[in-house]
Amino acid sequence: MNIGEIAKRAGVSRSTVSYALSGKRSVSEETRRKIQQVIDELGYRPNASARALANGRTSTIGLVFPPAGNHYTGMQLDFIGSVVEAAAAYDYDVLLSPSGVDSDRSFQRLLAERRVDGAILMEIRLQDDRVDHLGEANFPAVCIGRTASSDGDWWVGLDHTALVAACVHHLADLGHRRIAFVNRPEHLLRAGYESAHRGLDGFTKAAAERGLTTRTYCCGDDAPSGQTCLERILHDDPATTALVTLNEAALGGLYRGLSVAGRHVPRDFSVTGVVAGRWAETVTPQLTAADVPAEQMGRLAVELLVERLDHPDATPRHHLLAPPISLRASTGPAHAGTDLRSGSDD
Amino acid sequence: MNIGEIAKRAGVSRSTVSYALSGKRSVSEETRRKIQQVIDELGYRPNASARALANGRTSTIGLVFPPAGNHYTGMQLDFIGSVVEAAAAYDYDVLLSPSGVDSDRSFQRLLAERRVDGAILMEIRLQDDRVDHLGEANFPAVCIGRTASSDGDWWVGLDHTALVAACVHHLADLGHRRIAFVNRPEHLLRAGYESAHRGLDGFTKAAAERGLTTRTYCCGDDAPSGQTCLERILHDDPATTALVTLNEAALGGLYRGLSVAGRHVPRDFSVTGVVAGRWAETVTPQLTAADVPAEQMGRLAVELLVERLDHPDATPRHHLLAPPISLRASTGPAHAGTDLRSGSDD
DNA sequence: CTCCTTCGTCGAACCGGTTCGAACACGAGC
DNA sequence: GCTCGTGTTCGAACCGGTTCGACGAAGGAG
Repeated sequence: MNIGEIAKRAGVSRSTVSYALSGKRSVSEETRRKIQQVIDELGYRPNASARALANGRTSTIGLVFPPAGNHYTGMQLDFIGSVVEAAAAYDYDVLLSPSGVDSDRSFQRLLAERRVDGAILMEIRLQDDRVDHLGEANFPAVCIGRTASSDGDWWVGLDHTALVAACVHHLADLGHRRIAFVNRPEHLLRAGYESAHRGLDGFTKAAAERGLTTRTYCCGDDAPSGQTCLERILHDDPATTALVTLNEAALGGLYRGLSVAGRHVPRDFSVTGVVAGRWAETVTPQLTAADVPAEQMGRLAVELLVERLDHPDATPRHHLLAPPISLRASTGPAHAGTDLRSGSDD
Repeated sequence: MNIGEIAKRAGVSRSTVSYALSGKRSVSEETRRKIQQVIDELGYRPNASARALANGRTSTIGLVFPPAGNHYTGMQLDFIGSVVEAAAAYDYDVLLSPSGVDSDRSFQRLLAERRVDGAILMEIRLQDDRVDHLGEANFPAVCIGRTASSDGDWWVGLDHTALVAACVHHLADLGHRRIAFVNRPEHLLRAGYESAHRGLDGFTKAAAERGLTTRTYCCGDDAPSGQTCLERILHDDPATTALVTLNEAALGGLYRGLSVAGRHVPRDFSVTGVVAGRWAETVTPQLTAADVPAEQMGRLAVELLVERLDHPDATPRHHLLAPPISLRASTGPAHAGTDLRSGSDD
């Protein structure tokens, strides 16, 4: 059931079948019909490997995602789903590549063995070997997040600095004076994860601007760590009345910690941060947060990559997203503050 | 940078390079060293498409997963991660294939175009076209879950009947007499989703065995649906004191509904079900549940598939898993029951 | 009635690997 | 000295597509 078989049964040559399918040269209506009929009868579909070998395109994009050792967050899941869906719309398949401990191995598989036409990289670091590597090779890639020197890169990212700052201002407007920042795990921060660093920056600067008293914490990507982290926060400064978090997976634990400590949200304590909307809604009270637009990001990343694949010499493009804060139910006025400034207008 | 180039620079023929790499025929130590040296210098890696074309194996497995329109659950995420990791250990890549509305299209891509050597199918239905189709074609596949007639199939599944029954018995032992079952969304039930059906079966039978008063509900895969569902439960029968759920994504909403209704968990109301452990720990109080061993399932599925690929004529194998209930904090004795039977021993 | 296009088709080469059969050199056995 | 087996290497065919150059037939212009 290969192209030769189709050609034989249709009484034409292999090349004619190929042209009939691709439309790259004209084929008479009659032979086209005959060929199509044979194809339908036999249910023929051209072999992907052979096609890839012949024309140098695999019609596959690689999605380089964090190792399973780390826990995945809901945002990542939504993102993967939307990438697959968007890629399918452009007739691309998606190959998953774990960028684990020996990330090199699977990375080499993807690139050097030409399994994919291009790649989307998740969990970017400020200094990222992979990005440098791909840049040198001029390999078509799109980053989710941006490195410290992202000028020549294609990327779609979240403006964590601005988002976290917006959270801080929101809390300050509500009169909170002593707030904590719950970041991603320490090893990710040390490894230079972009979101962790820029988020921390945004927090520090905005808090300084508003003259707030702050503490910052790293926290494991799971509920128990969140609970422990919250205990530390209240232990270190019992007067803390609010927190900002980037750590979606720890959210449930933070809430539990508050509940165990007898702090009612939002009456006694406000919580906000940067979290995918769907997950902000799973906690009670629902989280007031900057909703990570995971689906949009996946779609945009694929669009950029396809554009780059179609136009190899296009100038680098990017999208920096800064979704607004969705007001839900987890923040409220600081009621026992010493220096209560009135909130803006809600 | 193809095999011919390597051969030229090493002063041997292409076939000798191939044999040096594959080890399928002996090559003298001297030429092997020479070839290896050239390869290292140039950083050569054989082209995956060409290799796939020549030897008929893509070293890729397909993961057919539910469409993004449905919300993903945490369990699916863990599962995907473990599949990728396990596949990498066997030197396989993982190609994602959405089985969406026109599942046929991407399905055809995978199989007819020979993009993958085998496939893992998620979200199996009791009557599943895809499985029938693959079975007829004798295509190497492993199902996550089992169809109604799974005799000739390879699968790894959860014994939802037994797990849900165990939940019911656990509640009955605690003295609960009026309990509700929160299932997956109605369209999935109608479509014949295995877990939804077998779970419901297990619930119905165990409840009948224990003489319980029950109601069953379908519930959307998101928190707001969970909240609405819980309102309906208490509206339909305010004397309900416990529920069992399969719906991981609705869990947060169910909890919120209880909190809004002023029912304290576990004092006034017990909650249990079948949920991935990591997600059972994000809610407060932590969920007593049969922990879905998503990682183990992913690993086992890959192992089965690799075995099937290596031994095309092996007899079908499967794994039916029934993890024990992890006692956490969401269930307790029914305190206001009319017919309170004492719990077993805790 | 020629000459020149245009259309439709074919054969051959190519993509980059794998694999089979054969050839050659060499040493052992008779 | 001749035969035979073994170790090493090469050339050619093949996997299943795509694409280029050429060629014959049909049709229009001169």
